[in-house]
Amino acid sequence: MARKIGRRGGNIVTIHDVARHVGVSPMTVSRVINGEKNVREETRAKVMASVEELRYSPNLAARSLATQDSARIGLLYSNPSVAFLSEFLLGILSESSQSGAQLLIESCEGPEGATVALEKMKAAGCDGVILSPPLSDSSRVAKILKEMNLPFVGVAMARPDPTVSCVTIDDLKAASAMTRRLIELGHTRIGFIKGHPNAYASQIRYEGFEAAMKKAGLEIDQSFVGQGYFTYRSGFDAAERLLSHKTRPTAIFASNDDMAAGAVAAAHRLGLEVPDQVTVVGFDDTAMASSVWPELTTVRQPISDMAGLSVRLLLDQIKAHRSGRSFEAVREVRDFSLIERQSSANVAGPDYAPAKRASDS
Amino acid sequence: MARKIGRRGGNIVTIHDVARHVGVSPMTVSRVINGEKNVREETRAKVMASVEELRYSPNLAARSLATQDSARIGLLYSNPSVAFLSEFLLGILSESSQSGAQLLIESCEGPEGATVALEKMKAAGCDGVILSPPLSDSSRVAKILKEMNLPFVGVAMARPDPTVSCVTIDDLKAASAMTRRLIELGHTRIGFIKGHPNAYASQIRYEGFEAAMKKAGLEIDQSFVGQGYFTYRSGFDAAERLLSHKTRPTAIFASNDDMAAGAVAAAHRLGLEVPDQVTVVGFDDTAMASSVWPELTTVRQPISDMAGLSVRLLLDQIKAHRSGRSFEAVREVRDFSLIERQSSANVAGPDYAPAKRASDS
DNA sequence: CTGAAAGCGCTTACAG
DNA sequence: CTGAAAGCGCTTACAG
Repeated sequence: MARKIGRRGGNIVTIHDVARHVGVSPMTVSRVINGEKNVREETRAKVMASVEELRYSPNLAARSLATQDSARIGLLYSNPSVAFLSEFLLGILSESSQSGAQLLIESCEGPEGATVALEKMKAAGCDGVILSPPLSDSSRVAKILKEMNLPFVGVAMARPDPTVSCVTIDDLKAASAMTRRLIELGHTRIGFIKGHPNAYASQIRYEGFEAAMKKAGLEIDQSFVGQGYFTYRSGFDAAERLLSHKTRPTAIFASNDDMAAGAVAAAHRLGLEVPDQVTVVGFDDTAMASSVWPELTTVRQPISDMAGLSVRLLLDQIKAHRSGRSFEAVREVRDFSLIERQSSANVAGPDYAPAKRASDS
Repeated sequence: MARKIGRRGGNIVTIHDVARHVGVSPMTVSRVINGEKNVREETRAKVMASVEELRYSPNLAARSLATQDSARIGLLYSNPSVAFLSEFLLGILSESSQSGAQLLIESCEGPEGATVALEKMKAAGCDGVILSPPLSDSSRVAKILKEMNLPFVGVAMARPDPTVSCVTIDDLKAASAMTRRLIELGHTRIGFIKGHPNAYASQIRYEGFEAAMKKAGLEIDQSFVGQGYFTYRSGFDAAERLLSHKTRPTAIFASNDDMAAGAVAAAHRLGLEVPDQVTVVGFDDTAMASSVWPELTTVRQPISDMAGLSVRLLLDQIKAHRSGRSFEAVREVRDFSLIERQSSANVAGPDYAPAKRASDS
């Protein structure tokens, strides 16, 4: 097994070792590794085999030095849910470390704060910016970035904008799907807790709920609709109100998991069993959803993957920007999924609930 | 402002630009940046100024390629609290991306699972391993690693072991300090929810509680001590039992935040106000603590920093290991702090609570 | 205290 | 379809 002793004495398998082992040039190995065409199938197979055998794995530092695609990217956030944010960050960090991008993280309050933060990023030499929701939907922030001539990508944008690259799910469909599921379970008096009014997704999710209710011929009792702010506390308060009506909803759909967790707590406080007496469902599938009890049925949004993909998109965009090429904005729509856990049940009670349709993985 | 047009057209300030700007060699700039001695103070100042002016910032990829200290490190975890884990991961990821280390993440159940996971890591070419709690306290896992001749560092080790490098806090002191604080607030009937029995920290935290109670001349009512498993649900169940006694505790100290959040929910369920009728405090200061309502008073353990530091320690250790140097195990003890939020109050009620001593930052 | 040379592991651009 | 040369930005090891 070919090994090389580096200056520091480490022993690492390099592309040269593989090349020698196979009897080709390092260039060919590089081609195979990067999945380029123009390599004979036979050569490719031999190289692959050798890579396996020698346990070769490319040195990321060398690669990013050679490709010159190391970039500095900024992450601008302002999000009330820590759970959401940490999952988001996880995706960004793991992707940017893989692609050798340097990261600069700034938070901001409101669009004024955004201006300050973005100027700081520009000054620090950022080549592009990732926007977390609800910033990704802010046309003001987008305008600032365009004026600064900085590439950027929005994550979880709810308002389609053909001029801005983004990674998102279809919030409207997702909210509709969850609502339909509740209706399937026999619920007709369904409450809804809206998200923060400054987030466009809040509006879209409510519209999805509305649409599904309408389609099923169900009426929305406005006293069953509460305003929340994406925080646990706001979900608690809103749910407490909704559940205090003489005729109360049999299910509550909260626009995120933090609020759903708060709603469960409010139900418990009022002596109501979840899901036996009230079904509560959330949105996002953050750590919060599986940290509370009962664990929350929710809409899974692959936050971490979406964030990771946004880094790759931004890097492409930066490359194009650097070389003066024009760049077409792309809108990547990821699939959501319904995750059924213990906080939801048939209106007749959990014993009557049909088989689970999806599971936590 | 000196700029260089790379092959790909990007424009980046390099060490050469700074050197030219100051009129020294790149070598000297490198020395200044790395804080080496053997540079005249005057030269150093000029270089620094130029670095500022040109906004130079070193290319991490080039550095880690040149220093050859890129390593592959494995992270082995098994932790029931998602909140804990994600903060832990954040620290690991951000540090390993800064130091250009490649990361391999594996989870495992029990020591048998550990063997499999560690062999996988070894096969994948890992140069060292980070252990999250409670694995960091497992002497079996330590033994396997030693037999494999793989450097490793434990995070949040509760059981001191002079042969193993680790980053930790003093769990005993921390639990005592929180207990003292509860006593200061006038509580005498204090309940305690233990952590998972497989975690050594569970035991130590309980000992800290015991010690402080004893010192204050207070008795521990064993019916006020519940067994938990670090999950929300277990905290909920345990608290429900503790609070159902005829004379109930006026404060509950849970061994982590997830359980404390569950305890708050249980109190609410029983119609008890927090903190008016029961004070509930946690441990760790994870996202959970500030995501629920009331927000939790807790012991802050700088998980993310500790995890980051563990990566640096491991990297040093790997370097030593590679060059055949011997390596002394180090035990880095970080400071904990008491974070007082809304879930705790004077036994006479929140209106009598003294001024806050610490705040969330 | 300072610098010239060589090299880290990979890829680009070019030539065949 | 394949390869030889040069270079990415930095640091090590050596010489002065």
